[in-house]
This record gives sequence, C-alpha cells and structure tokens, in this order.
Amino acid sequence: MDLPLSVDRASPVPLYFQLSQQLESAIEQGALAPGSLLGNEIDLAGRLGLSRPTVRQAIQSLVDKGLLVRRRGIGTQVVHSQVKRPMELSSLYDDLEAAGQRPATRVLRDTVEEATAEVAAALSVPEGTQVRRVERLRLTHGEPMAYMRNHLPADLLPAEGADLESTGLYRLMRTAGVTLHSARQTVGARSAGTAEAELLGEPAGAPLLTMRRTAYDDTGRPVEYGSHLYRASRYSFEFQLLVRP
Amino acid sequence: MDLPLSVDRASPVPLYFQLSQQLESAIEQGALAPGSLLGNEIDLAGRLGLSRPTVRQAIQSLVDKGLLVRRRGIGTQVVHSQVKRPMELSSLYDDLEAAGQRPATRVLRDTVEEATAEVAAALSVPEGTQVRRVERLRLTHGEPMAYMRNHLPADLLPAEGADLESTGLYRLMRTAGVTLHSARQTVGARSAGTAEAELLGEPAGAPLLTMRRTAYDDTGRPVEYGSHLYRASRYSFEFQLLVRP
DNA sequence: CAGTGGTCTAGACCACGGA
DNA sequence: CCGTGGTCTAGACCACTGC
Repeated sequence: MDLPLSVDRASPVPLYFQLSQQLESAIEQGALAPGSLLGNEIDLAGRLGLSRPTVRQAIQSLVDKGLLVRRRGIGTQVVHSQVKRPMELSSLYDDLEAAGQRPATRVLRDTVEEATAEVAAALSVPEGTQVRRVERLRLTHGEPMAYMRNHLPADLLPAEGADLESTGLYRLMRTAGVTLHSARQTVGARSAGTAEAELLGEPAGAPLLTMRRTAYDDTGRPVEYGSHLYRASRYSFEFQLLVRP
Repeated sequence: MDLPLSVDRASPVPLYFQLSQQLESAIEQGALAPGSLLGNEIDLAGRLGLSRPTVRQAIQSLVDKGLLVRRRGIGTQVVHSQVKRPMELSSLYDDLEAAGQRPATRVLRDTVEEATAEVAAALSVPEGTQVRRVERLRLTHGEPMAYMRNHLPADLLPAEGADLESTGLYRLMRTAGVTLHSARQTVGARSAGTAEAELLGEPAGAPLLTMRRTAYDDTGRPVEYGSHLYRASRYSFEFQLLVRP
C-alpha cells in the first residue's frame, strides 16, 4: 500500500474527509485493486500523523458506501464489484443531464389550485388548501420521454415559471433553501390512455412506467408530491441497493 | 426528555447499540415526539455514565437511518415524517410474507445449463459455464403474481429443489453461508407476450413490470442474476430513499 | 454571549480469525 | 499465539446558531 496519502491540517476540510476522498479516488482509479487489503488502521494512522479514531471514521464512511468491507482478524478489503451510487433523489432532469442526454422541458401548466384529497393526503395539508401544480413534458433529442405532474406547497418557491424549462425542480428547491431529506416512492406500470399516448408519442395502450413520489425536507415536512409517467420503451429505473449490515 | 434510558454494562451488546435501540423504539412508540429535541450529548452521556463519543455513535446511527436530524447550534431533533425502511434486498417471498399475503411458489424449472452471453456477463463467468437456472411462479391467494427466472453459480447452493417452494432464494443463500452485500437493479415495463400473458393470467398485451437484478456477496462476487416479470395490475415497487448528507 | 454539534487526540481492553 | 477490527474513555478545541 504505497499510496501517496497525505492530509493538510491547514485545510478547513475535516481530516477524515480528506482521507476518505483520497481512498475513494484511489479505488475508483484502480490504484487500490479490488480485493486488496488496505493495511491496518494503526499503521495508517501513524503514517499520516492521525489518531486511530480519525482513520476509522474515514474508513467507515467508505464501508457505508459499500466500497470497503471490514472483517475482524482479516483486515479491510476493497470490494470486488464496481459499486456505483445508490438510487438518488434526483430530478429526471439531473438524471438525463448526467447521462449526457441534453434534456429539454416544456412546461404545460403552472397554476395554483385547491388540493384534491389525494394531493392533500400526500402533502399533509387540509383538503382544499392552495397548492401549486406543475405539469411538464420532458424530451430528449426532440422526443417525449416523460410526463411529470407535481404538486407543492404554494409558498415553497418564488413564482418563477420560466426557470422550470431550464432547471430541475429539485435544484430550484435547493436554491430556495429547501434541504431534501428523504422520499417515498412507488413504481408501477399501466397502459397508456389515448390522451397520454398522444402526449408521449406512443400508440394507444402502450405500456407506461408510473412513479409516485412524496419528498420531505429535513424537518419532515412534505415539500413535493409527484405523479409521473415514463415511456417504458425509452426509460427504466436503475439503481444500487446496499444490504443493511 | 425524562426517558427511562439505561445501559447494561454486563451485556455483550455494545453500549452504543443498546442506546440507539432504546432511542429508536422510543421514537417508534411516540415517546419521543416528532420535532422534539433530544437534549445535548454531554448531559445524555453523563446521565448514562457513558462517554460522549459513545453517545454520538448511537445518535449517528439513527441519523443514518433518517430518524434524527442534527444541526449545529440547535440540537438533535426527531424527524417529523414517519421514515420507514429503505428498499431492501429481499426476495419477493419475504416481501409478501411480511405483508401477510401467504405466498405460494411453483417451481417451473430447476436445471443446470450453459450460461448465455447475457447471463455470463451478469455473473462474470465465461460464456458456456455451467450455471443453475431456476424458474418460479409466485402466487398469492391462488392468483399468479410474478414469474421469476434466476441464474446462479452452479455450486452456490446444495441441489435441493424442494426448498424453493417454501423458502425464498435469498434465505436459502444465507443458510448456505452467502452474505449478501449489494445489488444492481433495473426496473422497467413492457407488454406481455402471449405465453407470458397466459402464464400470469393476464390478457395478451397487458402491461408488465420488469426487474433485472444482479446481487453480489461481500467479496464482490456475483451470486445471482434474476430477470423477473410482475403483473402490473397486482404489484408495484415501493421504497424509501434517503438523501446522502 | 452561551450552548450546540463537529472534529480530534492518545491511549485502553476485548473479540475474532488465522498460523 | 499474534494481528486484526470493535468498542470505549476523558478529555480538548472549533464552528455554527440564537439570544
């Protein structure tokens, strides 16, 4: 393990974080081969001039990410398989942008209306409360990919409809000071109705992926309820699961 | 915060784990109201006769689970929304059993064959390697729910076909000493072919949910590749996401 | 300003796995 | 047996928050 590890004590970045980042990039770039042992924590601490708990904190964060495995009496090993990110709470916009698909968005609707029973339940507000309703069509390469209908508290975002054509909803929420914390999702499938089929450019009765999601901020307040339709011929959900240890 | 917290130093259960379990059950049972502050770590440590790092470890594990939120200068709060478990790497059998659905399984096939290119790639073995192929039909209340096709290394499990009718595949693997670590999944949808429709009791062309999954053990070795079909009219995937902090 | 969590140290003992 | 990670202690200083 002759890795060029080092920490900068003058940096405001926590020492354990500096170390975990260096280890993570070493793993990603193959400098730490899958299956190889990391060397014991005591040596690593001594070599970097850190205490053992600090080194353990760095290693533990990578274990939590699924990049390393620790075994008593054995050591710390790099996991063989390339573990990618677990499914993230990202907007489809970010997903597609990251995939280099250059997404475009057409805002079909951006209004304030009274919450239906379904929306009110999802957002934990009384039925009839004023909520903002956004409907968008997401396109890639000029072809429809998804129809997205969102409901959010009316006061959550400044009423700037134009931004939604160029920015994902979650990015706007973060800019507005909303810290996302968790979300509950349901993924299913059904056949397209005639209007849906026409909107998405599919034949009538084509299979569609459905996704309903309620997202919560870090105080547990529901900040978004979405009910989306994806063309099954052009989209699927891909994600990584880690087994709880 | 007058909770009846206590730790047993004679127990082999780690102190931080005892504490986190007590806090978790207090949250679940409502003894710790959502939004309430947990009290500072120093006091808590002093009251229990623990050191601060130990208390922090207990709290941190609950933060990782999404039950608590910490803010500098504020304190530790119970999250408002009921956070349930993130999506788990469970077999459908376990899913249904937990939901009280009394699942039944019909093993349609349990053979050893040569790996196709698709299976070989997923299991990281040379094409043509001998692999075990299992096909099952999962039923609830006498109705078909899913058709599951799995491929696994031929030597992974003892060749006991009968168990598959009464036990989930993952349970069998765990019994055989396989420690699951992670999995990569893809969820999509398509229309049922005539044979699939008949098998699942759906009309031809009905929408089906598709799921492909490769599971890895803790050394990173692929231990299972599954390609499954679910009746969209009777099944959907539901899961919780936590935003990485 | 006082109080909170965030980070860090330098030790200690134990449990487990392999030689 | 030795080396590994797992747990734990009793302090310390810093950064951020709200008053």
